[in-house]
Amino acid sequence: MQEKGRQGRSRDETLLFLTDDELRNGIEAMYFAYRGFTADPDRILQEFGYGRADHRAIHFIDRSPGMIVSELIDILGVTKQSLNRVLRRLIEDGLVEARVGDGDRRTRRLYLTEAGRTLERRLSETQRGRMRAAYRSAGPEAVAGFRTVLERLMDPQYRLGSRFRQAK
Amino acid sequence: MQEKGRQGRSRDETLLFLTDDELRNGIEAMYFAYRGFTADPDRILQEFGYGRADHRAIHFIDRSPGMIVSELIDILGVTKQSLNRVLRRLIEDGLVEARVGDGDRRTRRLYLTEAGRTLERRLSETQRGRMRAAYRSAGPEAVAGFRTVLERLMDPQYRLGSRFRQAK
DNA sequence: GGATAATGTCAACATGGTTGACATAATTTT
DNA sequence: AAAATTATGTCAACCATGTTGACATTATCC
Repeated sequence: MQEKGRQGRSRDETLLFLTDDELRNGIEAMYFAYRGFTADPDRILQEFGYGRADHRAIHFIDRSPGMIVSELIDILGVTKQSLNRVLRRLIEDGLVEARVGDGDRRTRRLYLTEAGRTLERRLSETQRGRMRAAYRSAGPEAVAGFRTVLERLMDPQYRLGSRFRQAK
Repeated sequence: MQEKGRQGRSRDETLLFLTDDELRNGIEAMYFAYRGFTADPDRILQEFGYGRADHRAIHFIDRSPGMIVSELIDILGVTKQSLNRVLRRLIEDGLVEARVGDGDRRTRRLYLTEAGRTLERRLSETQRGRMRAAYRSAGPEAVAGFRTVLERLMDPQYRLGSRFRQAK
């Protein structure tokens, strides 16, 4: 619990890339990078009176069309009330369509409408643009490392491998 | 502006790590990793009735003790009213101290108190713990790539190199 | 037919952003 | 010395997005 400066580290932790300073730099880098990463879509969303929550819903519905509401709740990690507020508006505005499930008719399958896809494309293009520029300038090996560390930072159930395998 | 599926890419963009799909995976990975990355501190902060905004202020004041208010506003990218609400409470609660600037007496230099440092340590330890685990399991080369891509994702003025050089 | 599950809804509240207007004190400019 | 500018603080109103709790409807499961 209490630290005594740089002392008291196990020998592994004396490796350069695991010093407290390096770790703090990584933490800050995550913060600034995430901010940069969301800045462009945020500007576009504002034009339409939408926010980041709308973007996330749009993103994941685009990613897995036909996803049911409870799956989206799980992925986003928010309450149904919170998601509902977002979803209701997107449906009213004609960006998202909710169809009654074919098998289980209590469920609602979510799809982007043509208008929804248009907004998605606009948001995604901008964000991919920044990501592409970063990837290209960093090079493929850096990108591989980037992806590896990100996967290990997230909670395991959200890793790319886990997320689609257990989907019914 | 309008895309025609996978066609129409320049030859560079046909590199595997720059496909739209790879870019979208990267975007999602950033989202999930950032969430994982903030989850642990968020839990601790809740115990004390603080939030992420308080954490950020604490983090940067710890990082650069003696920083003046306007510098912190610039780094955080929020309005003075927004920061003020946070700072006022941290000062009232005795986690942060604001001393009148020595040269320019209009400015306030910010420092963590002992109590502030204690909370900072607790938050930082948890977050560094997750970062350390990710770094260790990914290995030094992955970490280097991770940092490279993050630097290129952020707006240039926040890059580690730029941020401290121009500080008067 | 009764329990359970998936969804929707209302209300109240918290956090952390915003804008706009104004106040004070200190510094800089003219 | 007076005027303008700068750094900070504060009040108020508003917005987006999260929470909890309670309740309703419909469909499925046992």
